[in-house]
Amino acid sequence: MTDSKARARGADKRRRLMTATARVLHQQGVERTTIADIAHAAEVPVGNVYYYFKTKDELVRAALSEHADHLDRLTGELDRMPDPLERLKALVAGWISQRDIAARYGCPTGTLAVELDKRAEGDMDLEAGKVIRSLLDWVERQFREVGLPHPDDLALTFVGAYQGMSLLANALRDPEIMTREGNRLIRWLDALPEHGQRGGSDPCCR
Amino acid sequence: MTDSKARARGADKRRRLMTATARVLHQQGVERTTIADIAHAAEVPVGNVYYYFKTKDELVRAALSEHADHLDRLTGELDRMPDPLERLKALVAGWISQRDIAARYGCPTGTLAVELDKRAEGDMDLEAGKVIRSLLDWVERQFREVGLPHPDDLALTFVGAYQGMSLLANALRDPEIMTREGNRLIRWLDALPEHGQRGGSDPCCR
Amino acid sequence: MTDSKARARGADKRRRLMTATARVLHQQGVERTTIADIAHAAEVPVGNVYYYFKTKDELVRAALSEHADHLDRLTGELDRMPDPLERLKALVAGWISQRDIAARYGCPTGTLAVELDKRAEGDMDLEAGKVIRSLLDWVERQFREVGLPHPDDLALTFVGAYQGMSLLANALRDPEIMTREGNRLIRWLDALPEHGQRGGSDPCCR
Amino acid sequence: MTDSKARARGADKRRRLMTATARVLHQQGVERTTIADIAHAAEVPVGNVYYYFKTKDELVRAALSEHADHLDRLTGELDRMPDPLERLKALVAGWISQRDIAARYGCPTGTLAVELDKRAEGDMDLEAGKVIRSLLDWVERQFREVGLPHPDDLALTFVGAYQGMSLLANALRDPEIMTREGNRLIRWLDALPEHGQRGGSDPCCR
DNA sequence: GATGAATGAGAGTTCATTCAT
DNA sequence: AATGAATGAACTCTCATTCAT
Repeated sequence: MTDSKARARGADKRRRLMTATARVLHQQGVERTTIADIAHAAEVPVGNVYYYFKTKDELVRAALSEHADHLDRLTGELDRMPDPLERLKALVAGWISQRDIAARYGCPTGTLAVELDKRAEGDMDLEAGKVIRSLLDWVERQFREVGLPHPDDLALTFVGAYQGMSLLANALRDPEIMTREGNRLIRWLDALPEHGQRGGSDPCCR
Repeated sequence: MTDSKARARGADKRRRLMTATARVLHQQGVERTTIADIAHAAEVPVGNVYYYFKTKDELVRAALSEHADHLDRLTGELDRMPDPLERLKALVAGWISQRDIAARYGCPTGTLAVELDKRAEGDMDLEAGKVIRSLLDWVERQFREVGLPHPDDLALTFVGAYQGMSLLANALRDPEIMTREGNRLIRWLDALPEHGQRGGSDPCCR
Repeated sequence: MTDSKARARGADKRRRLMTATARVLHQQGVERTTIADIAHAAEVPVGNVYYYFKTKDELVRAALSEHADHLDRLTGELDRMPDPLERLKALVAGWISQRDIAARYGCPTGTLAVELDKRAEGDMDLEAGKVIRSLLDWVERQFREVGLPHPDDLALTFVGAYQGMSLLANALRDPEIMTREGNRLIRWLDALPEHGQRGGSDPCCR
Repeated sequence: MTDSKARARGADKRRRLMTATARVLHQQGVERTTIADIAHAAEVPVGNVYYYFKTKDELVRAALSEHADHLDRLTGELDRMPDPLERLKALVAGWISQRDIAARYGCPTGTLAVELDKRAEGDMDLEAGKVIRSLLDWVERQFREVGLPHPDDLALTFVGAYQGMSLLANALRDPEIMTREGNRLIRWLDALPEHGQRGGSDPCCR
């Protein structure tokens, strides 16, 4: 009992550190965030952070896996909807609803990927790519499920649009960009040829 | 004479520092780049850098204006083409031709914007936005020139697609993403309703 | 019963910690060894170490007393040999047989003495001296027993040679130094004037 | 002029740092010495130390080369004496005259070798061995010059005796050990068979 | 104008020791 | 007695910026 309580407390702290790290890294960026910042955000003494994560790199990795988990949960929920295109539209709706955060800090995974790309050490740049890849794969599956041709290209366009609009919203500090581009994406999904009936599907319309 | 020579040498150094800064910041990122890195890349003694730029922030600003200049030169050249849509297609062709650099380091302006957004000091985040804004404006002008409706939305979609594909290519380290998405953009431009004849222009088809 | 068992278990742990400490300190040195290293080597939970030893210093002291015990046991066994000079020769033979360890880590007591000398706190530097002093005394007793003049000087030369050859073997990572110098010591013992018959015994010939 | 002055000042500081490092490391040991200690001893601001030595390891290496230089200077001077055995006796006399320092801190090179042996990183342990090796070689050359057989063994015994007596003097905090053993070495040198006349040279007498 | 050197404020990390159970 | 977790002081190293010539 005592033991399991302690373990629970430990796991709790670890989790607190992970979410705090994900949040703070998103807001301040990897390089501008100090271990002290993270410790403070998680309400943990600085020295104690290293009990749970041996290096700053491990914390970054933890934030990344936090984003991956979040994505898994999100797509898991969306998967409960019957229509794949509806799932994608719900995803876009979610992006729009997060427009203020996007305008202020950008896409958590996207900006992390940009920053990690500049870090020489380790292979962490590829780690961020994996999370994005996993979103790409899920989106592709939706397009494939409705029988559209070139689902991989469609996914690329779709996720690319999301990263692009997040970056622009962030760079211009304008949440409305998320709304405008988000709504366009929804209309685009609506206008897609129905369930593979028209194999033609002019590429321009993807 | 000696004076003007000195001034010329000075201007030369300044220019060398600017281009070196732009290049190195693109490759290593703002935070990972030290003044010494820049000095070394520009072949200028470290202590001397501060004669031309009083702070690191000013160097970043210089890199930004370097990118702005580059964009101006580029659009200036494109403007010599008669057809606005051809100009846009040429722009996309340029992006594709830079695919390897994009896959390795991302879009210079875009990644800089992401990094600057995380910097607390000054208002430099907005500076990067200005460069992007200026691209956006030029693109919008092209769409307007051919009489397309909602040229601002079209520009947003167009530039967003560019930033998105650059980010994805970079995160996944895959230059082919630039090719695939670039070609799609070209087909999309080709399929756009001719010169405002069809005011309808279903947004889904953008 | 349970109580005595617990005490036995406790004593066992204490002993394990002592031998582990002696071994690890010999191999890694005092400063490079963490409490965690010792705990791990002794297979004792880190937090538990402090139940048996209140500070790291006490652990070092324990290692020292471990070496003292080892020396006592060794000389105790040697004392069962009838001839003091034979005892000394057996001691040297032991040193030679340990040549690989000496070449890798030096003499446990000697290197410990060197390290402790640099520690500001406490009077532990003198503690290591005591162990060496006790070896010196035992050796002196052997020389005295055979009636040689200046047994203290002889002991100094003898033990000094041991420390010197251990340090050289270690510094040069060459176990053969132990063999060469060890054999020389044995020949030297053999050539010593018999049992005080010749009081002259030129010190140069020691 | 200005330039050469600056260079001189720089070289001066570098040298000051080297000698300070050698001294402080000898007194406090490698692990107990902080960069701040060295900076303080050399009267240099902490941050500035790193302008001259990129890491602590490099400082240790510098101390080592300082010892090597000192040895070179010493043997260089001794070489001006005509008789090799006299040179060795003068060397011993020097050791005796340093007895207080030896009793307090041990042989600079020997204790450094012991400490470096425990450091896992780099190959610095071997570096200390090189300095000792160089002393060994010089001593061997003296024995060879007088035509004694097995000059290498003699050198080993001689240098081993020095290291041994330094360690004992240090461990027991007794400078008289240097005197007693030093004088013995001198008598031993005096008693050595003259200039290879007696090839026999009983090994016990080495 | 030019430049090597100087400076000090942090940053990440380690670890002996203590705490709570 | 036992133990995972907690704590903070100290250490090495980096770097933007300034200084002296």
